[in-house]
This record gives sequence, structure tokens and C-alpha cells, in this order.
Amino acid sequence: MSRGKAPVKAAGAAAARAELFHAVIRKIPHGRVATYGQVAALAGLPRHARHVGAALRNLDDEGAVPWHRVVNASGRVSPRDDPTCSAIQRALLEQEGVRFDASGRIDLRRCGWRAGR
DNA sequence: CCACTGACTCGCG
DNA sequence: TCGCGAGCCAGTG
Repeated sequence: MSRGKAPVKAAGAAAARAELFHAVIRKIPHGRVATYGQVAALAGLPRHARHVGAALRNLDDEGAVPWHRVVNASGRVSPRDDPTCSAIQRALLEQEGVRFDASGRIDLRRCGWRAGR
């Protein structure tokens, strides 16, 4: 089994990162939000913030992953092709008690997730 | 192999 | 506070 280059490993490389991101996102407590960069850093992959979003885009709705708790560093829901999705994300967060600013911004100082808190 | 794209982030003005 | 541009890394055609 030990092989210098296992093709099976390369094929699952992307999926492995996705699972890694999902694991971190799953740790985000209820009523709290984290940024893409934060998730990537906690996953051990700093600078991969964009890939976190890419992984979530590939993620199915039937996952136990609270993808809606992931927002950008501005504390806002990132715009995507379907604005409906962003509306759903905001609705889910409000249901968890996350308050949005009049500009649709979240106070990361208040609802931002911090490991250890 | 090259070029474009993207649910991002940071620095400047 | 907001808008713009550059940097970043991996996936896709």
C-alpha cells in the first residue's frame, strides 16, 4: 500500500480539504459566525479562504454543516449567483439570534466566533 | 501546460 | 465608511 505517489490520494485531495473545512465549520457554536479566512486557518490552510467558499458551493444542503455561519471578513454574507441563497443564510442566522446591521452587516465583535469562547 | 475564474483578504486613498 | 486594485491558491476548460 505504501506507494510514492498514490493516485487515489491525489484524487481525494480536494475532497479531503473540503471535509477538513466542514469539520471546522461544524465546530462553530450556535448563534456565532466565522470568516472564511478563519475557517481556513483553523483547518491548517491559511490563505485558502476562497477555497472554503468553493468547498461550500460543492457541499450539498443535506449536510450537517452549518455553512450559513460562514461569512466574509467584512461580517457580511458574500454575494453569489443566486441572491436567494444569501437571503436564506441571513434568515438562518437571524433565527439563531445573530443580529444584522442596517447595512446587512454582522458585529463580529459580538457574534464573531473565537476559539475558546 | 496556459489562462481564466472565484461563497476571499488586505492595503490605500 | 466606502470603493478600487493587487495578491493569493486551487479548480476547471
